[in-house]
Amino acid sequence: MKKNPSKRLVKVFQQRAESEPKLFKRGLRVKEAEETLLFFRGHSVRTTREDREANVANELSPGEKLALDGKSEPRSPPTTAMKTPGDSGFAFPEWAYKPESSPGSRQIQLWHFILELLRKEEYHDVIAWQGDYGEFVIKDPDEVARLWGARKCKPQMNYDKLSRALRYYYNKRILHKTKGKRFTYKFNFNKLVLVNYPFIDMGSGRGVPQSAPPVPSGGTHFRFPPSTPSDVLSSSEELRSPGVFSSVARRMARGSVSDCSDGTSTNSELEEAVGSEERGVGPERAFRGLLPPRLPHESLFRLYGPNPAGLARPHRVHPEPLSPFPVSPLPGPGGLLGPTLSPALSMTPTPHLPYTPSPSLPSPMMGSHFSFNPEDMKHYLQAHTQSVYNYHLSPRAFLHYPNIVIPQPHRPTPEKPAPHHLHGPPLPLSHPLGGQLGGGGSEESFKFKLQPPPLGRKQREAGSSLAAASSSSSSAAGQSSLFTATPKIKVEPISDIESEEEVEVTDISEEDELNPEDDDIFAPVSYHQLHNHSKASGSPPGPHPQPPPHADDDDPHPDDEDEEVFKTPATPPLSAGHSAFPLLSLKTEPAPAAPVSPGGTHCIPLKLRFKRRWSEDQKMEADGERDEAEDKKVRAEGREEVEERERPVDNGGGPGLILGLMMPPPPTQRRGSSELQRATAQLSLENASC
DNA sequence: GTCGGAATTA
DNA sequence: TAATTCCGAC
Repeated sequence: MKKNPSKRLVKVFQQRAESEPKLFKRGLRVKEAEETLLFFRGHSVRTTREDREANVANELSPGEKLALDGKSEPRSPPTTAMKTPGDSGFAFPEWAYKPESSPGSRQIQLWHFILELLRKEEYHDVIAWQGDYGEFVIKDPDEVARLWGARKCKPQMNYDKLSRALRYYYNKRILHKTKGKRFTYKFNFNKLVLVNYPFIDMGSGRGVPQSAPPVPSGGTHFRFPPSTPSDVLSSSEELRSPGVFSSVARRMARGSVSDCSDGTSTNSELEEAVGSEERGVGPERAFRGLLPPRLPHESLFRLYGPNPAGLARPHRVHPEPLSPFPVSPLPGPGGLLGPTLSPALSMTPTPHLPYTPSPSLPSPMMGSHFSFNPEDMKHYLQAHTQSVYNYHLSPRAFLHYPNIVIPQPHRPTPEKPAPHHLHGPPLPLSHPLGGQLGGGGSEESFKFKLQPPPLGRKQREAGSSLAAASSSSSSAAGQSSLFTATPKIKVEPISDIESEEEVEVTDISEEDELNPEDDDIFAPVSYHQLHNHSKASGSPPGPHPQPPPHADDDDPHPDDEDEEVFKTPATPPLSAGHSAFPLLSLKTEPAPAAPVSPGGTHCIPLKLRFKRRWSEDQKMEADGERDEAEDKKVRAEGREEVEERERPVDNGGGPGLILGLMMPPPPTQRRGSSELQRATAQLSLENASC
């Protein structure tokens, strides 16, 4: 990934100079180039607020000038060099920009741009966070459009056009419209986060509160303990820090608006350059500032998130870190992971490995950090769920790991050095494209797309008929609930797993259909990661690889999620100690704890019990979200179903987990296996009762 | 104001 | 692929 960044830089500049001498001459460019070089040389660029402000000013003016100037389309194509994802050295991997987009382009994406604006105080009058997590209001549509146009060198840009672009995000589930509110949209954090920074550790990043959007509701309830020391840092500190953050800030500032000449490319270049050096810092920081605090995801992330320091975290000073986006979409130099973050790296298993949850080492988050009480969590989740409807993010990934990965039922141990592991495995790179390409082998990283062989559909269908029915009825609503129930289900003896899985899979497929995108992102990742890890590094992944904490949990995607939940075979640990996974535990506990499920069916098979439970939950949850969710789903499903079906099985959560479980546990995993056994035993007992 | 289709662009 | 541009419909 990062190979001779300096060389790269030089090259880039050369190319640019050649291709666009005019542009290159622009002051901004020069300045940027200089800074970039400085970075490479190891000099920290100005990182203070002043710098930032100055940068912002520079950015805007030049960019706007150019854009507005007239040169209608000075746009210089982004340097080719920059584009290559694999190219190392870039601080901003493509995936950072576009989660699902084509591999090639490096241009800033609108949603990314919006986040940038959102995080800058300068633009609060123009666009700002509002309401629920991820919800923002465009206070000055024309201005936003103008800025966007400047950034993209599209002087003709207007809100009508910009909004069209925004609407395209609906289908992608990156955004959705807040009905009834003018110019108000909402980010689908789950997706963004997961997709872009699956493996980034949430905890490590220092929260960059800065302009973090206010947390609307629920935020007050509880706060996540700082995952890492970095969290503790105050915004100001961060800004000052010479390290990565500064660069990030800079980039961001600039990024908002750039001159048309190469705005995009330039930024990217700089970013990349910087990124190589900045690895130490997590992109998340940047992101945090951008996003509204308080996403459940975060909590999740944090749980799994690798703690760079691996140490107990200091208390979080600000709430903001809670921003929904644990990781910033903005390209950040790989933060904690360091090399890992690099685009190329992301793909590689190695980086992930660190995250791989090791049974022996409980994640920090899980332990002491995550001790808030279930009630709060529940609240939080619910709120989130409601606020965000219809994100098709699949919780599966998330679900999986919790179960599998975290074998530690009781985990309050604060210091668990190996927290990182949790994330890693699952998320290698979520590049959808890559996934498709790769099947497997060494490149594991890219392979998100790998699709596990479809489990017997027939079986599934037969078995899942019930589930399907329930899910269908309230697919949207059930998502969150899913988590709850699932874990327990998984507790079942391994032997059963297969059969069940298959059945479950069926359900999943359905769900998947609903959220194809999610699948791509999530499923493949988890799946691949698991495999890769196991294969490649032989790391202990297997079972535990917890996928990056996707926000999904919250998300509700009922369909996908639910299914997955059920699928997740590895839940056993959860049953043992929910503490490990708060979310899961919340929902899960009830069921397992009381063998007598709500239905009152004692002897009902676990599956049924779970399903019932699930259905119930779904209904309950559905009330809030249903309306919107349904709307979208209907559409989405219609479109996507076909595609989904084509895909035999979702790699996503279910299968991935399953596979992971099935895979022979590496030596390291032994603990995990033992835990599983334990869990299994418990389940058995429960079942026995019936 | 919002939505989304269609054609087009890079 | 991710917009950008138009535009008709609601």
